[in-house]
Parts: sequence; C-alpha cells; structure tokens
Amino acid sequence: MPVRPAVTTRDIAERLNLSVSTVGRALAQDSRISTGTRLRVQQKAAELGYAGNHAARMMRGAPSTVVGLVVPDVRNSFYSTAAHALTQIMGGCGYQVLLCETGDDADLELAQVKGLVAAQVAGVIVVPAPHPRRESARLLAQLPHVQFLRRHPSLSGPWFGLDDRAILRAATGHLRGIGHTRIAYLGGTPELSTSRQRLNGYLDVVGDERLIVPAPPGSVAAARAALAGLLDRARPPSAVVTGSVRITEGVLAELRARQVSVPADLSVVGFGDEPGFSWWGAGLTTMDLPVHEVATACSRWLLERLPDGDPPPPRPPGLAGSLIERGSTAPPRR
Amino acid sequence: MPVRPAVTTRDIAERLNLSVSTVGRALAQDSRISTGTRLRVQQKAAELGYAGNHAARMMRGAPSTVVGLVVPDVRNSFYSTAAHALTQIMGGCGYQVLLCETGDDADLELAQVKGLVAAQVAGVIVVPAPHPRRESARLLAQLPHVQFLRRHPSLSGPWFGLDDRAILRAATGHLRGIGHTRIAYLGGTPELSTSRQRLNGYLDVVGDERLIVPAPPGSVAAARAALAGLLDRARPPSAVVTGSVRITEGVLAELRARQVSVPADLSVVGFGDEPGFSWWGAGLTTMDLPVHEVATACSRWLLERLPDGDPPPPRPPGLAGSLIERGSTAPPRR
DNA sequence: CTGAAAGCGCTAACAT
DNA sequence: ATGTTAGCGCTTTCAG
Repeated sequence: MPVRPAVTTRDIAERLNLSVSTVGRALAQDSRISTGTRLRVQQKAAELGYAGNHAARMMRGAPSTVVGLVVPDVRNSFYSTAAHALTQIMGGCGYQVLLCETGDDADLELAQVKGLVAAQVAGVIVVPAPHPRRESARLLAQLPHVQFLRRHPSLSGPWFGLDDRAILRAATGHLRGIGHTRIAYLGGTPELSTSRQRLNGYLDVVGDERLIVPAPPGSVAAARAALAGLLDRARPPSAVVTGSVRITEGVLAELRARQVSVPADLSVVGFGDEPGFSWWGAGLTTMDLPVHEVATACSRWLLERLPDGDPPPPRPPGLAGSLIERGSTAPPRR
Repeated sequence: MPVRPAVTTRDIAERLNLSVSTVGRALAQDSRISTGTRLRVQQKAAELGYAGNHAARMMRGAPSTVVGLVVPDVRNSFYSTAAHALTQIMGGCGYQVLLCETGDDADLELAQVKGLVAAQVAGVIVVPAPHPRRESARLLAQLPHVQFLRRHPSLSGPWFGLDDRAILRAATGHLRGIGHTRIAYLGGTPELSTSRQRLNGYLDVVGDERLIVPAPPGSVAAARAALAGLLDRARPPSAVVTGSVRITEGVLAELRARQVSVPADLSVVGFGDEPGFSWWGAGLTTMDLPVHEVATACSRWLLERLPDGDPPPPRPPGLAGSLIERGSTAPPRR
C-alpha cells in the first residue's frame, strides 16, 4: 500500500511552466484564466491524479466539512439512531460525521471535545455526560452545537429531546387509570436531566416517594437487583413503571427468572419499544418514543445553522411519546 | 455562538511573553523546557481553552489521526458493535473515527470512500456493498484498509469476519442431530459473501436445495412473507434455520402472528442473539456470534498497521459461533 | 491574463 | 533554556 506522494499545485505548475497561483485559479474555475491554460491545467491535474489538500485549505479558512457526534455509547439504540440520522442528513449535504464515545465519563468527554475542536469541526451534537467539565462547556461554546436528549445548564447549545416528564406521566397515568394505587418507579439516578424529568412525570401522578427505586439508568443487572428488592418487600407494589431501556430489560429479565405472573400479579409499563419487547410474555405495554424524529430535528437544526453562524435558536419543545398497550398491564386484583 | 478564532500557540506565547516555539515545545513535553515555564504554558493553555489545530499539524507532515468506518447502516447491531469497538480501540490511541453509511448502495459507497481519501484518513474499515465500484476498490487500495464481516474479491485488504459456513453448519446440524429431516433455510440472497457461506453451511448438512428460501437479508417484512409461503406449502418443514438477524426477527413475528406452536409444530434456530430473543416463546435457540471479538481483532490489526505501513497481513481466520439451546427446538413429532 | 508574495498554525533545524 | 527562521499547500491580495 504505497503512501503515494501527494500531487500539489506546484507539481502541476512546474510541469506546465506556470505559477502556482495560475494553477490554483484554473482549478478554481476562475474566470480570469484563459480557457486554453485552464484546460491544460485541468488535464494535467487529472493526469497526475491531483486530489487537493484539505488541510491546507482549512488553514486558509475554508469551512470544515466535518461535524462531531458525542455520545455515551453507540451501541445504545438511542444513539445509533442519532448517528444514523446525522450521517444521513449531513452526509446528503457533503458533511462527514466524527463519532466520539464518552462512556459517560466527564474527562473522556473533555478529551473528545478537545479532539473535535482540534479537528476544526463545523458543529457538534452532544449527549452531555452527567457532570460536564467546565472546559468542555467553554470549548463547545465556541462551536455551533446542539444537546441531544440530555440537557445540562452549563452548555449553551439548544436542546432537542423527548418530553420525558410527559412520557412518564402517561406511563404512570395508564396504570393509575386502570385502578392501580401501589405503583413503583424504577428509574435512573437524578444526576441526569432526563432521569429527573422522568421522575417528575411519575410524581405528577403518584405524589408519593415511597415506591421510588433509583438505579443506574444503564445497568441491566442493577435494575434486576432493584426489582428483586422491591418484590421482596412486605407489601410489594401491584404495578411497576420503568425509566430507561436498560432498566426495562432488567425488570423483564428478573420477572421472567422469578416466573412472576404478569399482569395477574404485577402490571408493567416499559420505557421505549425495543425489538423484542412485544415478544415478552403477552407483549410489553410500553412507551413508544420518537427518538428518530428528535434526532432528525436536531440534525436539521444544526445543518441549517452551519453555513451562516447564528440564526436565533428557536427553542424547540420536547417530543412526547405514545403508549402502546399490550399484554403486561391489567387492573389490580382485589 | 461567536465563531471566535480558535486559540493558537501564538495567543499563548503573547500572553506569556514567550516565543511560539517555546510554547510549542512546552506543549509537546519537550525536555529542554524548564519545568517552570512548561507548567505556566500548560496552565495558560488550559485557561484559554487551547485545543491545537489539526490542519496545521497535518501540513507539517503529521500522520492523520482519523480512520474511516464504512458500514451499510449503524443501527444494525453488528455495525454499531463495530463502531463501538473501533472508537474504543482507536480512540484510546488518539485516533478519531469518521462514520460513513452506504445503505448498501455502490455509488454511495464510492462517494463515501472518496470523502475519506479527501479527508486524508490513515485507514479504513469497510463492510463492502454487494458489488463495489471499480473506483472504490482502486481508492481503497491506496490506503491501509480492512474488510469487516463481508468480503469482496475486488478489495485487497484482509478480511475479518465470522466463519459463516461453520455457524450455519452448527445451527442446521443441531436440528439434524435431534432428528429433523425437513429443515428449511431462510437465508439472504447470494450476492453477499456472508450469505453464500451461510448457505454452504446449511448445504453441508442438508444437501438438498428444495427447502431453501432466499430473501433480502435486511428485511423483516420479506422474511415474514417468505416464511408464510413456506408454511402454506403442502408439506411444510418440521424445522427452520435462519441466515440473518432481520430474517430471524421476521420469522419470529410471523410465527407469533400465526400462533404456530413452537417447538411442537415447528423447531426454530435463529441467527445471532439479539436482546429479546430469549423472551420469545420459551426462548429462542440461536447462534451466539462473536461479532464484538471480530470487530476488536479487526480494529487492532488496523491500529498496529497504521504507524509503519506494511506488516505482512497474517490472514486471520473467521470466528465461529456457539449454539445457545433454549426452548424453540425439539425432536420432530412422529 | 498571469506572477510574486504573504500568511494561515505549527514544528524542526539552526541559532543563541 | 529560549528565540529566530523557514516552510508545509493553498488562496488571496497586490503588481504587473
């Protein structure tokens, strides 16, 4: 794999006894260059396999064609959806996407943001880590950027996300509506804006904190353990609502392992509609979330913002989800 | 968001009454700089939010720190796994990942590859589209690159993938081993190297082409239709083995919709172990695939190859999977 | 119409 | 231990 020596404008100029500036202008279709030389230049360029030097152009202030995407982990379907939407929308306009993972670590996040600034990206979509470093915020403030799903007050970019509060209000409300009074909430720790809003949505309906069980939002195992503890209580709940995809998966796994009868002994409302949720038992009643729509809106906003610099941020609203009723919920036994 | 000019070494130098070279050296941990000034420089750099300028470094001949990843669609778990492995492994060594989607279209693939060449990437991991354009192959030949999962003869880079043939041989063999003789295969169309190998694995066991039903490997709906046709035959099969994740999902959906009794009326062996496969019915017996291992090996090979240029390609073998026996397979009724 | 020269940010050789 | 200089490839004045 020969790292072939790149062909420069100077190579072309020398072979044609022209100056680099003439060559540059000919290549840029400058009208002042005679058609004759322009053709000779272009032909020579093709012959030598001239490809230009992006780095040099960037140094001259050419706009970057790269946007950054900073997420905790692409394997999470929310974020792979974002990656897809972004590559589709930006890619269609000649942009490329630099993918960065933080693992929800603030220092890694800072390193990634530094990398993006160094790469001179035109813009960034970021899912902020729980507590971003000051410096990350400052670096991002210099760039057009958007917050996706999560929102942190230290970041100045507009936020595109779900209406997490409304989503959990709907999920909990469904259970309340069919008669449940002992509804437990297995949700994420309140470090994240999303988790806090989801908790608020639950509290809008339940208004009682005794059946709240916090767990790391990304851990299936922790959710299993949390549900186990809940079921082993003296007075277990009659229904459970979950506040993240992973937590939902943990709950389903534990219920299956314990052979809990759903919805006879326990009703369940999940979070998100992952493939397979419909297969669990008689089907999981769950909240369908418009993640793709949010990701698309987010990408489009960034795209429109890039060329110019500062159209006023039209504070977008969060998108609510819709309940999918399947077989995991029923009125409580009495 | 003022597109304020990024902080340069000169900015730091001026504020500290130093020369740019001193600043540059301090930032590069050069031993000749006194610890005092080095610290002052580093502190000032952090204070101003200095992040370096990649384009300038590239112009000085610095090697590119970007690698390309070309996949059909990141939302596919195989490819998001690859994206994760690549960002983790390359990211740990200061590389960044440019994500490109082809949608399995050869022209889009070419456009993406062109973009990667223009971006001067150091290397590429590619999942080739069914029939890559000549030019894509020529461009890739100039770069260190690796083929992931799929393999196409026009590409010169080494291949890292699954042992698709062995995987389907194992899946089909399990059914044969418990007594099935009418085993159907729902697999992808043979344009792809992977689909061809999977079909071979099936034929290694069955040696009869009458129960082969080709379908687009990426379409759930087509797989549903294909299975429907199979079940409506005069003599339907007693078992089905699938040749892609999407096809497996389609099969599961159709079986659920028709309320087919599994494994009593039909045994099923799936492809891959997606979350939720264990929830389907009494659990889906399926092939667990070491996609993450392959992605890791692939990334590591590329990483080791980048700095130098040409360690000889140690032709890696495909990795086989292992059967997970759950509740969807049983001996045929008699 | 074309050429000469400057300069983007950074680093490496060459001075102090 | 620090400063000066030159030059990477390109575009963009400013001069012809």
